[in-house]
Amino acid sequence: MSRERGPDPQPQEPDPPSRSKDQQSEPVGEPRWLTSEERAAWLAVAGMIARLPAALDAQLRREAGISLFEYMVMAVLSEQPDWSMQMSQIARDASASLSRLSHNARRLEQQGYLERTRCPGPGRRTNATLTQAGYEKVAQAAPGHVAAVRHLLIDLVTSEQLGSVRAVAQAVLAQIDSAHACAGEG
Amino acid sequence: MSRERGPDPQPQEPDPPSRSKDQQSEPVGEPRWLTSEERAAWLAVAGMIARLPAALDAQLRREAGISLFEYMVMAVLSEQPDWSMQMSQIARDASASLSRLSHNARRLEQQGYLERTRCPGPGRRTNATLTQAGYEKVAQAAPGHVAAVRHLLIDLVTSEQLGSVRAVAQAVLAQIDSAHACAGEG
DNA sequence: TCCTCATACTTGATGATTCAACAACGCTAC
DNA sequence: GTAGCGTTGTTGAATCATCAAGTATGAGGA
Repeated sequence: MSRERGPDPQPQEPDPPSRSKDQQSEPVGEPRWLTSEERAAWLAVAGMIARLPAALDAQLRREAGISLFEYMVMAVLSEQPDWSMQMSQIARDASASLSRLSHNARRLEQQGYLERTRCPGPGRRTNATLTQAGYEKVAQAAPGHVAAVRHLLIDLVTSEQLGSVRAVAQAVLAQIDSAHACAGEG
Repeated sequence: MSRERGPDPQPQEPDPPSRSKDQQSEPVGEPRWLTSEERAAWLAVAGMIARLPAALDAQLRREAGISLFEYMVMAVLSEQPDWSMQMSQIARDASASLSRLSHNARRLEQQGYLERTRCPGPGRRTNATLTQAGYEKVAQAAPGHVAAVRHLLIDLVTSEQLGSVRAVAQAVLAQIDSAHACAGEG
């Protein structure tokens, strides 16, 4: 996830694969490589987005026997007053595809943590509902998970830093959403 | 990746799964749930670490036909003076397991982007070396990738914010490393 | 009525990651 | 030398995610 500078000085190949600007179909002249500050920041973020999910996933598997994604799904449901939510809404809340959620829901159903029921309303809606066992599972896993989130992120930084990180993360999410919307238009 | 508050007010089950503090083997009394500020920050970060890698991966697959991880591996190599590096070092730089790297290296080798050679030195070392085709592949993919990194992160934030994010990410990485080290000790 | 489109969800195949086991090598001790 | 041990790297099986295709349902026309 690095390589944000230009092509490196060629080691043994005297002929760098330089591409003529005029042959580009896209309007890239010389790309704007990252400055050393930007590069350092990006390397740190890249490391974080690669390793933080893995660390949280490992903690949950170790201490509760569920994956981070399973936890997220059940946690979202546990916060609803009726422990119940529409599949596509869960997918949005958990930042996942409907397909991934569906496969996971099947496994959670087999484990007795979840039930799916077709909604009587309009459209082809399905609600996922946490069972009592499912609720107990999240409730049991929650303290350890929150402790891990504190230990690996929250308790490491000042509230100012946390505010900055929040603003940045929200900007990133908004940009990803708008990029999706643009792709859908074209 | 939410549920950082305490157990929710019980909906239809009158009996919350409250756990007696004294039966805990670990020294957790009532866990320190997240404040609303912390919770909002964590939700944003959780969304970012879930969706930013996917967005960058999608861009590279679309425009260069390689995965984000393959790009990272080749990018790390391309920055070495001899396009060459020891497997375990690549794994560290790319924040990945040696197993994952090994499988990916085999595929890259089959595609002609990489070569692996046993080192003559001490230990059972293997060096991965970028081929000319591999170098050209990263060089061709780099501008689009950097543009995506700019578009989805760097260009969205002030340099102060970027500095904060860098500090936070580095703290997170250090903490994950130290947690690993502790686990190794016990 | 029937056709098409759009949304919501599921499923099976394909490909990638993980996990545990193993192989290769050097080091140290006896 | 040879028996353990730590490091490094590979491999096969199981697990999981993604992708494309399919099902189910309602809306909007012709």
